Amino acid sequence: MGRPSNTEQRRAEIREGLLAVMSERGYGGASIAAIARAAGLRSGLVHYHYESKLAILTGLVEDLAAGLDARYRARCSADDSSDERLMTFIDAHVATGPDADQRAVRAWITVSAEALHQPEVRTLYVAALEQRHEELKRLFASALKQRGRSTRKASELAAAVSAAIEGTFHIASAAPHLIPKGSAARTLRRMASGLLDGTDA
Amino acid sequence: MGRPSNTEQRRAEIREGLLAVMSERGYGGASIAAIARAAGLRSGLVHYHYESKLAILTGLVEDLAAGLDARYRARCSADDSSDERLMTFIDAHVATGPDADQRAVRAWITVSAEALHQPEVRTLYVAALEQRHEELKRLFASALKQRGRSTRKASELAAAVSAAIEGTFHIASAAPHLIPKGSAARTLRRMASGLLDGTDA
Amino acid sequence: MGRPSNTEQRRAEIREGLLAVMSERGYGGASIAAIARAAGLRSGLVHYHYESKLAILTGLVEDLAAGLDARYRARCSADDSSDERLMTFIDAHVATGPDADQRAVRAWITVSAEALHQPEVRTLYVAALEQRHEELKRLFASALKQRGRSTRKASELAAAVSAAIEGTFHIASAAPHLIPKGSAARTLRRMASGLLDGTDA
Amino acid sequence: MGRPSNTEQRRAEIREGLLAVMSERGYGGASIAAIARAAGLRSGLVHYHYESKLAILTGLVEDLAAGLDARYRARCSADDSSDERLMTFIDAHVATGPDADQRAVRAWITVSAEALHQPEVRTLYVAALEQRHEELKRLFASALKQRGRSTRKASELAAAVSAAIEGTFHIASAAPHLIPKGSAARTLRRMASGLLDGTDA
DNA sequence: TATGAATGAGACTTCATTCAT
DNA sequence: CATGAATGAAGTCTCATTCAT
Repeated sequence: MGRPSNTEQRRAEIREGLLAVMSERGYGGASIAAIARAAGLRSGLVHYHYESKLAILTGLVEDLAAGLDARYRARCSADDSSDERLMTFIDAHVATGPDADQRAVRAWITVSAEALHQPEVRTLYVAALEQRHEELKRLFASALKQRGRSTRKASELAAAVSAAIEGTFHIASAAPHLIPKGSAARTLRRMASGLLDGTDA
Repeated sequence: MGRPSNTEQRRAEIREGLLAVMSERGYGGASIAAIARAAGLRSGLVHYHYESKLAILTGLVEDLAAGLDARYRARCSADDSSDERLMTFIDAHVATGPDADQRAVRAWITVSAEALHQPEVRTLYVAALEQRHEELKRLFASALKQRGRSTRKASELAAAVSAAIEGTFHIASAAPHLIPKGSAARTLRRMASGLLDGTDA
Repeated sequence: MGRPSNTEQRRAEIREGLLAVMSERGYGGASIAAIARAAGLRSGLVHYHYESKLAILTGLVEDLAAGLDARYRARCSADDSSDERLMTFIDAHVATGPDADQRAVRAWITVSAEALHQPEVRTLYVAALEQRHEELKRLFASALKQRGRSTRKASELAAAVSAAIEGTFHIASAAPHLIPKGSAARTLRRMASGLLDGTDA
Repeated sequence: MGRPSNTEQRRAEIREGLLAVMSERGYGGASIAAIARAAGLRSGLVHYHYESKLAILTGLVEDLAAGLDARYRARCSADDSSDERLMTFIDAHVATGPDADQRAVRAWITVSAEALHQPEVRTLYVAALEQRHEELKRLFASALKQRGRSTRKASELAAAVSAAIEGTFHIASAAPHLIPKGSAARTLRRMASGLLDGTDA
């Protein structure tokens, strides 16, 4: 009895509304009213499903992190080599294919700025960076091992590629003309290769 | 006759106030009152010297860009080789030395997010990215030439290093534990070397 | 389901608040806080029902114009002669009867001044003047026709009476002692008669 | 010794500045800074010569009243008949000749609105209305006497013409297309004639 | 006289959040 | 669940006035 709860769907609609508004106007420009409008809801409803505006943001951060991860997994094949997996990881993050989501990238940049002074956001943002770092470290370690080299530098290499990915988001969003033709993926792949095969200096 | 103008100093104090507050609380959290407090001024005075809050921000963006450039120039020597200059450029941007300014880095991140939806900020942010790109391209071209290699890829390599620098700002600010010991500079140097000496694939 | 809307009533209360304050202190003196106080509302509510202070003013201008029109219609009888209707029109505008509203007259004067530099107000003020002009022109044309005279000058006569009405508002509000005993209506009626029966010079 | 005071000229410049700004933006839009700018002065100087913004306004009101009076006197000839003088008075107020000053008319309208709630302004505005009324009464009395009629109604007729003049200011400023071709002067002249020669009803 | 900095009150407006229906 | 009114704090900005130089 009673109608079935539609809360989870409503919550998703609200997060989607925040994504839409925030990617256009930033977090400060995303008023509850604007979020509701973008979601096709009445503004009074937002606080019924979310206790606060910050809670919507943290929910969205989880969506964004999950989205990147899903994009990576969708591109993986079971029989990929270590090197292939590494390249796939890079592509999943910076390639401008049909599944690229400019809104998500813009929102992610906003999140990275909010993370600086909102502890709840920072926690999730850092967790996402850590997860990315771990995966990259794993991939680099595999690739190094395959080359018969020490995996000692895997973490360092992961940090470099992770930083390049994060930075590519900014440059691609604000100054796409500075991104080499054919997307940034190719350059980042080369960078990873250079790191893998360079001297241990 | 008349009172001597102190506007330039006051404007500098106000920008410094914005830097202080913004690096702690973001642009949205930097109210005029807070900026004035940080600058030791009464809030009414802020709008006497700056027409709007946005004007303070754009002024600060120019400061930040100029600061990075100055840091680089201060580290250059006249007799640096191409490779040395490239490494110096990287160090100037990501090394955590005594002249590093965490506040500036945090503020820069905030700026990069504001640039997404504030045209005036975007213009300056993009100009800074372009300037960085040009300098890196020049440095890579020199270094490649010295190796007797084509400079065709100089722009691409510049984009990769520029992205890595920008991304390092984020990781260093939000998740410093993911930055390899001894700063990110070493890793980025290695990345640049790898790019310089890698195959042209 | 949901709460019934009371926006129309609230908006009317707010316009009434503006009328009350503006007639005492002018438009500049009518702060949102003062309007809210006069309307018995909390000031935050004003901008929930009206997007801006200017929007309240334009709403009020429409009220005032409609009020004058209603006053005229209420005094009309179906079997009035042309001359009677003309006199009724004048009375409705300048007679000081029990339905006269000093506040409305004072507010109207304020509106006429604001119209000089606020396009939205000007549009409505001019529309009201045009409507008054048209009605007077019609009435004069009828009265002239009845006298077997040309209606060529009807518009000109309308302009004169319309101006006299507008001017009477000012004199009655600022210097009522200059208004002849028994109200200005008698004098304006005589003026209309003189214009109707004068030579065509 | 000491330089000769230029206060009176400065005060005139400031009043002229207020006239310029007020006719464009109203009294509320006439900030001290804007007045100074229009007058070619620095804003700090304004309060040296005028104790308050209101004092500038009252000074300007006197200018405006004096200007209208001067315009009338300049058009009078010593040997004018009573009727001619009356027509000259009307022309001096509403004719659109080369000496007409649209700015002054717009400023006068603003003054008439401010008079409603600023006692100092009201005093001067009412005084100007009274002076106009007295002059018109005198002129009507003369003209009536010449016709061998009672001067009993002179004040009433003065009130009607005075109102028509004031109202013409508004219509000419806000809706000039409602003013009959060839200026309002002709119509007001006819109105005066009609009042002079009409029945005493 | 003249300049321009400084002050502080107050303006309009936005908005997250609460709550009655 | 849903709606929309209501609240109050806070934000940016304007400005008349005062004052040091």
